[in-house]
Amino acid sequence: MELTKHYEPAGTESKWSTHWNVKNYFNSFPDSRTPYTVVIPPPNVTGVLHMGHTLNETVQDILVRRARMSGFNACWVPGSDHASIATEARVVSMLKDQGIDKNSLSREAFLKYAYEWKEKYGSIIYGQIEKLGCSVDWNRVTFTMDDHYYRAVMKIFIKLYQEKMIYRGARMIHWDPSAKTALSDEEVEYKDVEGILYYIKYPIADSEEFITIATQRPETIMGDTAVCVNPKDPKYRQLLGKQIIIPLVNRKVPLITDEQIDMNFGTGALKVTPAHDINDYNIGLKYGLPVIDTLNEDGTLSPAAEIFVGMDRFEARKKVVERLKEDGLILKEEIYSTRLGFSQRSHAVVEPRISTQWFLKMKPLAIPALDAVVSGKIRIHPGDKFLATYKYWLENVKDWCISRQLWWGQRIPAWYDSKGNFVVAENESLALEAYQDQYGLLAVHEELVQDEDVLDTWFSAWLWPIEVFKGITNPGNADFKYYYPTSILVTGQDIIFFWVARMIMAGLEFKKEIPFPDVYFTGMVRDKLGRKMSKSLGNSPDLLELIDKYGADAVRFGIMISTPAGNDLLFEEGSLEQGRNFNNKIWNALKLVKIWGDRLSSKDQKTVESDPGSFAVQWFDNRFSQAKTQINKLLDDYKISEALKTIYSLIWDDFCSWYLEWVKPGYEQPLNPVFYEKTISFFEELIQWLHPFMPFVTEEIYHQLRDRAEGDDLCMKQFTPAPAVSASMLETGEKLRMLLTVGREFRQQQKLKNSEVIARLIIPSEIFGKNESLNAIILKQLNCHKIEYSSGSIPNEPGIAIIPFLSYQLGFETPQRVDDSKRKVDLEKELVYYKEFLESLNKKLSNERFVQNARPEVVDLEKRKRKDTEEKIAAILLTLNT
RNA sequence: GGAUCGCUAGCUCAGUUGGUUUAGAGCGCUGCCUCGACAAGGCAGAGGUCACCGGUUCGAGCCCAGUGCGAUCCA
Repeated sequence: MELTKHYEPAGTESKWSTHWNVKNYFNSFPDSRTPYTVVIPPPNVTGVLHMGHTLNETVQDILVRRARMSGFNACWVPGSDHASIATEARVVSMLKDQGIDKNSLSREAFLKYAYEWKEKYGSIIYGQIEKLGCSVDWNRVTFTMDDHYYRAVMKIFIKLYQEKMIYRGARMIHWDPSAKTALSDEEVEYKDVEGILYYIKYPIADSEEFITIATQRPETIMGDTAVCVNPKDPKYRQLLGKQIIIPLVNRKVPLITDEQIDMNFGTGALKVTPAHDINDYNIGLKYGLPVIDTLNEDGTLSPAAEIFVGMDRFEARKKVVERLKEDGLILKEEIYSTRLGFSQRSHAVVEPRISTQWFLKMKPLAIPALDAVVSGKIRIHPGDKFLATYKYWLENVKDWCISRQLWWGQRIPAWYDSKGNFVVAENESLALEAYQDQYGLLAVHEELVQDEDVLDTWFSAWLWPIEVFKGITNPGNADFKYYYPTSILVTGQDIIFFWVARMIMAGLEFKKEIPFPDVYFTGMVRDKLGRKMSKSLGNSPDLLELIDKYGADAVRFGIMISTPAGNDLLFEEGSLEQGRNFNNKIWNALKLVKIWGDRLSSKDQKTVESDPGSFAVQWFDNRFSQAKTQINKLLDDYKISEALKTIYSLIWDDFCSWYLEWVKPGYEQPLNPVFYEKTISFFEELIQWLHPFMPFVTEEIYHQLRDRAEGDDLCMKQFTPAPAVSASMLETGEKLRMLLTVGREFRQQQKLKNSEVIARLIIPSEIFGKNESLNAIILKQLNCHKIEYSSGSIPNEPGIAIIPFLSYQLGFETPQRVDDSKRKVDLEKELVYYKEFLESLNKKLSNERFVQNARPEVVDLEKRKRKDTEEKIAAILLTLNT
């Protein structure tokens, strides 16, 4: 079959994807092998996969495929996350675009729309995972609102409630006025913004005087219930005990004092608004101040504000300022830089709000989770970068607000009577029983009503590694026992608190076992200017388009080759091009080898000592073994992109540029079948090593190289151990490569055309000894007519150019000796360099303290360097003098 | 404001316990080359006071202190 000019990924990828699925290769069942378990960080069903996911899934697939090819029973569980707040926001806005108001829908009707959304985007995401070549077990696909998963969340909620770990109460929480829900501390992102600090005059009761107060939030004035100053502040000493009149609403409030007031901020006087600021709330608690909540849940002013009722908080701020100006109460305005909290999902400015919510106590969970990492039971890669962050969070963690005023999610299993009494139970009938036990019979005509709210998404996500194997709903089942704990978690560093820490808590709390021994954090994917990828910037490429353009293997290559572990990755399409070119390079090597296969020598089956292939094969065998050891070490250390670079260079440079050129027979000459067989074996093992990184092209080439029996597929082929390496063979190969480079450089300098022959090459016999195979390689690669071995220096004959090489000299006899003045200039430069170097070595070696203190082998090394350098200088001098 | 990490070639990064010559790779750059696998290619080459300033040491990209710049997390 004729092979195409370039590798064409599209057809190949769908072919092998289908084949692997038909064969059920990636479906795992417990057996006697050691499991290698990975659970995918479930993508949100809000949209499609972005480059961050691509990076993540690629890393996982590399680890999973490698494990599968290394004797493990590899199991990679795919799935998706319902992403309560994010998805609900998207569904609400989609409905709005269709002219449907969420508030006009019943809960059931809304959830129907949400499920449709989930079906649509869930399947897009799964399709992308498939296209990327991820070897996941589709039989185990899990969604965080699957029936069993839902029940697991309920079970855990009830258990924690019964253990008094979960409680309900009114606290000051972060409120998202756009999504109209409470948020956890982690869901608030702080940003520096420029605001205005307004200096407002508050009249003092029964006096003509004012006290000036600086505030960024004049619209909360109507909720002020005190003014507070530092008792030590001399500016306000004469005002102590006075009443202050709140402007606009004319409420009289006390002037109170507290040590914590910063005398240097603003005017040193603080307006206290307990309903709308966490510090003010605490001051309010301390001094028993009333709480006036002037905001509605959507961020508009409530009737309690008395003025501008129903107006949005930011509009109201303007109006309040206008009104105060009219009244002459604004003293000055100052530009002021501050930090504001924004909702991670809706990006609305978060309001501190007093609200009745459900909370989970975190301290008891945090202690073992901290210990697991500090003691090294769980290792974080890359290590020290995230350890401190993890520690700090767990040491300072506050209780987790787990309730959300949303519909999309697991509904809180609490049931209320009309008086506000409640019980927690799995369903309505169990709730009724519990209620009767606790409160007696329910009044006639009264029903228990379930809590309207749902749980934070992360309250389900933290059970992920357990419940994908039904470890909560069906504890002790065979799958769970076999696959848990998982082998490694690969995820983004941005969810270390949201998810990683909480999974560790859940694993230890519910299963008394860590969920994974290793955590690998990938960096964030940014564009090449270092900006985060985002829809609004339009710098986030479409994954499927990239796959169409370059192929999935190239996408995987491109993203992995530029990914330093744990560091952010600056994405550019150029690296995908590199991946595509790499595919093509391998494809062309395949074409070359196939040509040889059609043209084998029939008579001579034996290896011929003098054939260039003889040395080439021996050398590459050793070079490959050496690389295998390096790659294994890198992968074991999770230096994945380094490992890929090593394989890339092994294939491109060592195999294609050196090995194949060395064994390559002359034009239209046949190849010895012994070398052909070796070449095919090398090739198939090379692509086996590449397979975890680039699964499609390697599977295709595996099948192109030989006819394969049914079921002989690369994705299941087991690695064989790397044989020991001969250091001297590697060294000889290295010297050969250097000699060829020197020879080529000489040809270029002499402007020899490719067709022009070097009549004679003289090589000191100390360098290689007499190796006919190696000789044959040199003759072929440098286009030499013959090689002569010399002992000692090269005869100074006309027509012979003498070139220093290592600490020897090479002689090149060319038909016409061309101008070599440039070469002489270069040599002069080299001479200066080596002389200086020799001087520094001499200085070092004549330093008695060095000779006394340094380790003997280091001193010996310096001595050897000196000897080499002296010989080198001699060789250059000799060359210059001829 | 607190903490952590980083600063090495034009760009992105390696650089193992301080000593294998005066620091490596990929991309980019420069020159030459259509030579029967590959121009999505081949061959060769240029390019770095290792952020700065001190210190420890016979010896520092690596260890210590400080300065500057950047990133991240937290309040």
